[in-house]
Amino acid sequence: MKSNDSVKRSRRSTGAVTLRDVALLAGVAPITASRALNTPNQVSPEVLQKVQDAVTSTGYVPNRMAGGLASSHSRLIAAVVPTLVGSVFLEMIDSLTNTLFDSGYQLMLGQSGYSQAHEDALLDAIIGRRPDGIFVTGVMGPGKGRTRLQASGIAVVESWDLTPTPIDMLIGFSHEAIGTEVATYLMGKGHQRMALIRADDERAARRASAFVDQVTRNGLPEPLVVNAGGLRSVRSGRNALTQVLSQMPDVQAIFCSSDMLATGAITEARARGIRVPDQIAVMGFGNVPFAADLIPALTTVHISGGEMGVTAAHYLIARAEGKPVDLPVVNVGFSILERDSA
Amino acid sequence: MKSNDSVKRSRRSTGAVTLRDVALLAGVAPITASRALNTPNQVSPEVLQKVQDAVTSTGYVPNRMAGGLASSHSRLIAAVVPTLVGSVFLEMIDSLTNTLFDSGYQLMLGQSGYSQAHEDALLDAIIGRRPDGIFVTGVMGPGKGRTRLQASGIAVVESWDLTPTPIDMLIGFSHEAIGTEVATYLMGKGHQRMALIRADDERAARRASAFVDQVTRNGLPEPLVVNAGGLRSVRSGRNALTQVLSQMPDVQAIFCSSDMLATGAITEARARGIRVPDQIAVMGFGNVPFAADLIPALTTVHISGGEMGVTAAHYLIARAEGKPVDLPVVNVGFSILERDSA
DNA sequence: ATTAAATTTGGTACCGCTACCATTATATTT
DNA sequence: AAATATAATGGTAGCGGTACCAAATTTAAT
Repeated sequence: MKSNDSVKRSRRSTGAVTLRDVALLAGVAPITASRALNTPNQVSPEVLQKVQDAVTSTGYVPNRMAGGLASSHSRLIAAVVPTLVGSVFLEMIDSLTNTLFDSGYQLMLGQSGYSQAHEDALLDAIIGRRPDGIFVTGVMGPGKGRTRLQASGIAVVESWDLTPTPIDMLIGFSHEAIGTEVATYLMGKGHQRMALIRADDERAARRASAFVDQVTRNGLPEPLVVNAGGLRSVRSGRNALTQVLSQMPDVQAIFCSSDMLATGAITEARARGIRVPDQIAVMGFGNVPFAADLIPALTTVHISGGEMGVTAAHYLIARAEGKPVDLPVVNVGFSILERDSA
Repeated sequence: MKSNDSVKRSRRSTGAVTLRDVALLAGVAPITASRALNTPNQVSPEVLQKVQDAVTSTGYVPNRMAGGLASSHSRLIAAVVPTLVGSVFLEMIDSLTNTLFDSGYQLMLGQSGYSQAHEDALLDAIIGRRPDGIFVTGVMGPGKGRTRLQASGIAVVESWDLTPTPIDMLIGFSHEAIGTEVATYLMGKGHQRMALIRADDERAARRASAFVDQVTRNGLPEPLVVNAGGLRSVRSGRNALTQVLSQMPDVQAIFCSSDMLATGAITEARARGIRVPDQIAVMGFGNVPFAADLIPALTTVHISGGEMGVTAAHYLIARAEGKPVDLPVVNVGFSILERDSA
């Protein structure tokens, strides 16, 4: 039962300040207060002022869950990354978050890289929040997740790869092209006996096989491929070099599937008194911030994570606001950064 | 206008499958379907089965915005980090995300470290989403943000530091204690002329001044403090060593405010033919994954980011579910990992 | 068998906001 | 001055769920 006069909240209310309180204080209808906040140019200057005053004096913070429910526009964008730790995706996520924030969108983060079941559950959890868009690291293989996503009708940006069949939008680069170009680059340096150190990851595998193809196509001996396991750590790079050396003692050049692995390989080489690049050339992938400052400075493949993040954010926002996206599939390319290690 | 018969949706509906559709198909009332999904043991086995069948056959995904609005329980937890890139917080965020996910909570991420205005705006954006809890990296200084947070009544965990006046819950460690202990450790190794390389960050400054205090208290010459700027990069570590060397050529030991800076200092030393630790001992902070695999292996301070993340998640979930948190302030401590560099 | 307690189901009224339509006040046109 | 367009405001009815209460059904207790 409502007891007192002005405050006649139902039992269920949280007691927080609502738009209604603001409207009451400003002496206008709730819907007018809503306009003052969302579309201020539809409202007279006096009303705008009164509402703004009421907002500051009450400390009102709009409930976006309610707003989102009413407008089916949550201003939430979800991002799915395999994992955050030791990740090459950070720069991309960083610029994604910030670009979204500047337009009033918030990022919801999920890590998928544990199991398929985990990923499916994550996708359901995300879809349940009705984000205005979903950013996926990588392209989604066929499966429940992909179907689910398509059925949801939510705008999707896949990234960090190319595919002829994107769910919706796509911003990435070609792993095959990287493998091929790196092979060409190393062959151009006169290397013949080559090896690959790669993490246990599907995209790294594609870079590797394109590399192998290109090398063998040129009549050189087939490169050795060493799988360094799931971790992209310095430690596994060190171990992997040991393995390479035991199987191909006269190796001349090694292409690693990440800068961390390359750093490990270089470190292990140093521990063994092997000179890089004189005795073995080492290349990385990703161009982590410290790559240029190592000794020797790491020759690597640069990917523009920042650009992907920003572009993805723009696309997702455009979709959320009903604007057309003219170029929904973008190849941002890559570049080989020649430094000292290869 | 909708033309066909059974579907009589209002113009505003998104067309997505709703609980009502599921209930209709299962032949029960919406509220019963809701129970079947949320509190299955309050419902008969037959009804449960029918509802589950209806869910799978329709591909229903509950709208958590609606649920959250109705129950004022969003199952969303926000996390605020200064920045993601090159960050020492990753492990913490990683375990936070996963622990939350396992209990059905989703993480909303915000980066604060750009300006005060940005942080305030971020906090409002977060509060507007009515998360069930907020995780803050660091402790919040007095100001609009802190007031806002307190007024919101949302559960808060501050972290990565200690303070006598937490907003709510706190899981961290003492930066002063670290400075003191590291100083003691290095003095124990016989070093007398010491320097600090620190990033431009308030917590690093506190570690540094505790270090300086401890050293001078023991009658040793006052350590040189070099501010390496805002970036915790290898490059700035290299530059900073150069600066240290010019101002204190006979320096014996250096404590860096991050492992990246320490890596830079070691790299620069190597470039100059200075042996670590024989000529200069170098210590880092953070124990990044590759610290143990560098040459020399990096002596550093280990912080249990994973533990902080997991604990924070448990606390926040407990609060969200109305359970008491018995020890809302936890000092997780730290440990000095003696390896080869100091 | 009768009553009390527990279990299962349903109805209603919101959560806090905005889309949509209607109305009123003001400005513009002929 | 009358007719018309424009701007500013308000009312109503949801968005898709769940809290709360009530009713019906089943089970346990006397």
